[in-house]
Amino acid sequence: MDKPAPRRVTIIDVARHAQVSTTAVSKVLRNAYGASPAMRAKVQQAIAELGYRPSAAARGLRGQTYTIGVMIPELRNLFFADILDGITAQLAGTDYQVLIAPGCNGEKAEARVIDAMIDRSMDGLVLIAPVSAKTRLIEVARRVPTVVVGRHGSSPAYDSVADDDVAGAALVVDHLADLGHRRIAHIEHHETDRVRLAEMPNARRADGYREAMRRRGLAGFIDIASTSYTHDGGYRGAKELLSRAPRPTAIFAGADVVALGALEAIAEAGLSVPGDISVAGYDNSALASFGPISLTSVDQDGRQMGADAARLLVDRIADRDRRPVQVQLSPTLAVRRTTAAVSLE
Amino acid sequence: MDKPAPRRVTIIDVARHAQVSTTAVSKVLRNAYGASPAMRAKVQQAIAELGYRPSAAARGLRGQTYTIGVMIPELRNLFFADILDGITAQLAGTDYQVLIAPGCNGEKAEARVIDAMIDRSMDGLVLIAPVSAKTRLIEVARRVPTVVVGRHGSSPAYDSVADDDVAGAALVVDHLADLGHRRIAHIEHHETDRVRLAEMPNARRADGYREAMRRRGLAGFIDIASTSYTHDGGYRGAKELLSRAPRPTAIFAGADVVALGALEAIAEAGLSVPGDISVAGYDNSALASFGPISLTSVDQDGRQMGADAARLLVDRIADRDRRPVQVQLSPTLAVRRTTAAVSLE
DNA sequence: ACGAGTATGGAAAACGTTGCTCAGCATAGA
DNA sequence: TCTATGCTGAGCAACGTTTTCCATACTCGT
Repeated sequence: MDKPAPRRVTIIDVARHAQVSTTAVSKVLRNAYGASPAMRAKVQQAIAELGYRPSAAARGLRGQTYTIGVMIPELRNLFFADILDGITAQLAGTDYQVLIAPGCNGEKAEARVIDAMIDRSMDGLVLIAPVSAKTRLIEVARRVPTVVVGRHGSSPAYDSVADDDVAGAALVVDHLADLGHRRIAHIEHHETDRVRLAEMPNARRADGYREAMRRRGLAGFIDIASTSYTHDGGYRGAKELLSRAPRPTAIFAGADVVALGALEAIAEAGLSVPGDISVAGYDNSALASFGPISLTSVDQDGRQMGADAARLLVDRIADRDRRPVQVQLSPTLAVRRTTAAVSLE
Repeated sequence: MDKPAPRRVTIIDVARHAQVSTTAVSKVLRNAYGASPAMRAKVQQAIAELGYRPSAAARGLRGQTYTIGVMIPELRNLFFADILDGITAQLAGTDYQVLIAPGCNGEKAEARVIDAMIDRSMDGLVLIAPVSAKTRLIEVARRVPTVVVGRHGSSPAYDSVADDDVAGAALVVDHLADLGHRRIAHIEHHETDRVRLAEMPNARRADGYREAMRRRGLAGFIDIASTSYTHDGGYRGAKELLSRAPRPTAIFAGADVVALGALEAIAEAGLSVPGDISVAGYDNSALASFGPISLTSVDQDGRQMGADAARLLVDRIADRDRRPVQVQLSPTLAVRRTTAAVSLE
């Protein structure tokens, strides 16, 4: 068996092999100005022959690391996978490598993870649905180029990409109202923080729901269960709503996973969907389109959101003092088999 | 508005502030030998007061980066999320930070991603179900401590953690045979490479299926559709199997996602589950336990696999010449509502 | 033929850590 | 009292890049 670690090939080895200076090699690596085509070719060949790969650590000490960090609050939420696909697709062909920081539920874990990415001198950060205080986000964005996805409210420090959640909620309410429903209930994610009440998607969806209900003359039927955006939250929320008399004829869950929990509670109560009650979700995740479930859901086009985020981030890395941009995408409704005309009673 | 970047706090600032040398600070940071409690306290305080955080890039240049890289072939496979939970849980409380490299389907993308992690001088790698050639894996493992998860076959260079897929397949076949099934078909992931045929879980599951069928005296009923471990693969595989005469009374899909595709094809054919046909999957992912689906599935305990992988990796980082270890976990069967006694004909 | 301007390529100083070597200084043993 | 021994803490040289200068060697217009 040969030696375990034959020492790393460095830029110095390449320079020696190509009979040029390390400066020259560095220039070629970065496509920087001041290298003739002849030298460029010579260096490229030496790189290939030696199988040289630049050390990101050394690069990070001086310049860029060519690394983009993406914070994902919950790997199990398939919608985030769509966003990530958009990011990687947009970044394919560039020198950037995407790395994901996992499992940051809660403000404290989120802070640790963001710090870890900053410590690793990443070139840019994409924060998906962060829950941190706004001041904290601004502080982070001042240190490193940052794009915030899925949170409303502008900031002088970072770009943001979000879906128009108010419009998304309205799509659902209108769809259900058009089907003749009046007792349309909503399951929301409980929120207390004042800033988050204005910025988090869940709060906006609840606002949109209330607003749309009023617009349709259904103000009297507004009915909200306040739990959390989890499977269990949906289960408990639906149980609570079903216990009311008269019970709602339709439930708008704030997220697909919540809708699934609601479906489970409804099945347990011996009711049928959509015969007895209609259910709609939000996110149009892979689950929603799965045949046996076939959940009516609001589609956010996560891929597009991810692609926009990556584009904004690359632009901001190029020019840090650029004017911040807010992108807001319009959702559409994917109508499937969990919603139907209200049954005649 | 204040200055955008107030310059990084370095170990030198801390040393000056605490009136000690940088060496001393470094020692405290690493809990290294040779620092008195008094100095330790002084330095800790300076670190806290200045809000100092070590630069991973600079550390990486000299020693460790305190970063563990995890390669995940497909974010949408929820089973991998379980493995990741196990890894992060095991690593919680240590100084290691986990970073995930996404979207490495195919040997070429996988190679790029692994190189990217090596370039970033990560301290250790967890490769989940890698498809690379074995020589390549050994080469990687020689450069950086590596644990391979979900691939059989030992190596002198890396530790590995896998589920006993042969036993898992047998669990399913026995369960179905006990229910009276004889025409039990299997949907496998098509594999051509010779080494992978021996090492990849999909191949082992197919082997286990064949072996168990023979053991139960059902050799004559062995029936395999060879597609891929995807939703669509399950759909196509089931369609193919259903077209046979007589058609199978049970389908063992090699993965949960495959089972879901199969369920869709079965529903489309107007058949009922488990009335007309039983279906079982593999992985016991979150989907399988979801009420309305309730899929019988083999449980691999991904969390345990992840925890084992992390433990092995930390040990190997501590001692690179340690003897490689192979951990093999025994799967269990989660029986749910998609399997039932064969209907009398 | 001369000077100004323009490519081209190199030397050397960072960047923020870690680990090696070594000096100072008590304390213990002879 | 003198040396051997341990322990603390400091100085300094890596680590592998990037980047800022600077020195050439050309080109071109006069």
